[in-house]
Amino acid sequence: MELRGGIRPGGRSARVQASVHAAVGRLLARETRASITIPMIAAEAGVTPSTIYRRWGELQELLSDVAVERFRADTPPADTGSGRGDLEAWAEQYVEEMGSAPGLAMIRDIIAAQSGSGNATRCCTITRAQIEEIGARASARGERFPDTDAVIDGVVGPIMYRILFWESPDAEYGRGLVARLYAGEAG
Amino acid sequence: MELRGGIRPGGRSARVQASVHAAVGRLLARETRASITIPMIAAEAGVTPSTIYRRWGELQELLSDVAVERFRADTPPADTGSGRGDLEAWAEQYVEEMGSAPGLAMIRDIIAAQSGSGNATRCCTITRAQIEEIGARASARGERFPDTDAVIDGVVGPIMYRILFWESPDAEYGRGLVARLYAGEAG
DNA sequence: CCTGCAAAAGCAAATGAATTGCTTTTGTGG
DNA sequence: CCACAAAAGCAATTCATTTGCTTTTGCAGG
Repeated sequence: MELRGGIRPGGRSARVQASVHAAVGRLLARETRASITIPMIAAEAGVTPSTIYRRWGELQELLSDVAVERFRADTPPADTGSGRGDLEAWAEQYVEEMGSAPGLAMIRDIIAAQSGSGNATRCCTITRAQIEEIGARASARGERFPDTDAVIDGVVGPIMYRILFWESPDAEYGRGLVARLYAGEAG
Repeated sequence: MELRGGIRPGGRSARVQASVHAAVGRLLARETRASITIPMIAAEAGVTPSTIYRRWGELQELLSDVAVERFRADTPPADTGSGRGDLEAWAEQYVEEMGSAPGLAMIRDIIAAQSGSGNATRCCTITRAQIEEIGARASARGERFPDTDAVIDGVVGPIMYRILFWESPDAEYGRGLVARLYAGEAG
């Protein structure tokens, strides 16, 4: 999918992409992940399979694209009154969403896409933007707030590793990481 | 693949599994990841495709199994004289191996396997064992050494996150994580 | 507005992977 | 040595994927 940038909004390409993405969404709610096929999506979206094959190449790529969209659709970080509180709340929610069965499936789809169409990077960018939003609010209040990289390394990375390679942690785990991060920063 | 446990060494099952795994290894060296198909592997291994379909179900599962094997095949952690030195050396090597193109492909294959046959968990267990080996040596020398969980959260998680969601970091990054871990432990 | 052009979508045939019922082989336990 | 169960082979069938060609679409220039 290197043509993403070249799609004019409102054109036929955009309409097809939208209806295909929507079709995938509906199917993901209705069918098993493994049972979904490109012809099935094509039928649901009202396009011919070859259109999908030509635009996305393989199922994984399409699923990956749809997954990033869902990743993006998160609500903005809550404002609890302090940077640390915001980060704790955000980490809890992150653990919960990404660690859930649908969240995990989403992440798998994003990572599994062969041509690594930059979808994983896109997720990281979205995550960073959310952290920076919290950080900006904290700065506006005159608080010290850890660097985005430090939050990624101290909170996001460990959470994602547990989810992918061990078992989904609980909200407490997220709070603990934030606590350790603040302990380290302070020293 | 829930039959892994039930394979008797030396039996026919074991032989088939070995020749299929070996065939995948040879093909991975010779062909593009995307061009490899089950019939191709079957031909290379000298078995019929249906055997592979019945035992692994889908290509991804088989590739995932082969990938863990390669993950396991790492050399034991070097002994540099101190726990911290060992951990730094280990982190550097981990970054290098996992962040390389073949390493990344391997990890993708492991994570992508639908039925999450426990292969990702297996990797984590292997990683933990290596960390514990370093820790045991450190303890034997009378040094303080961080908890395995702390190393996972402070070093392994962040590295893996960068590799999967951003871009492969360099060896310096690994050393930095170890330094931060020790700084935090000390305080 | 109309017309031409390029890009994308549809169609349909052909290719080849996945699935499955049935048969044969293999190795272990009696 | 024999019987039995598990796994592998075989082959026919189904269905996903690929591809050449035709049709539609929407934008640009006249």
